[in-house]
Amino acid sequence: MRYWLMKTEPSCYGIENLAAEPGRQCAWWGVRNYQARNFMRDQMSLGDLAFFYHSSCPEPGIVGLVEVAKKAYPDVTQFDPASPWYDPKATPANPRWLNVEVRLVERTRQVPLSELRRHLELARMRILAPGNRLSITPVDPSEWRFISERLMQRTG
DNA sequence: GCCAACGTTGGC
DNA sequence: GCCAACGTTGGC
Repeated sequence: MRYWLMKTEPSCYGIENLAAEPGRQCAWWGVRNYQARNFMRDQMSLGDLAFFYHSSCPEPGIVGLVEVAKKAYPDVTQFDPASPWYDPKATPANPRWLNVEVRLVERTRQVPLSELRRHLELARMRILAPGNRLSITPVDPSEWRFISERLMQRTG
């Protein structure tokens, strides 16, 4: 059982969208980075928990908790020539890109990036590193506890 | 297999 | 809109 942080741009697909899905579950398609893909393929298990993070928006930060509800399988958008996520080098016999499915556990109060930065306990988080671009990053259990038990419990 | 150029991400 | 970081591409 591992912990993760998964980034998304709310203007594209945010927690509102996930909350509106049947079963509050969706496929995490569109990942086109090998490191992030490998995390999904090799390390994500059913029941793993992840922070749901909004990026490229007025207030970037964590806005909810999700769990891995389905293990990695081929991302269908790579086979669709009409999709912006189409990959001409991928075939159903030889898929290149995978996605897991995630289910919304709960929306939380927003924990802004600026607040994460204020805590020395979180200084090693990948999301805080300069130039971080990975859309899926592992989170240490200690960091998970600090954020979920301490920061999210505050009222504002 | 090296590495420069280029493109993308994402906070500010 | 700027710019730093870093992944990818492609020539050699």
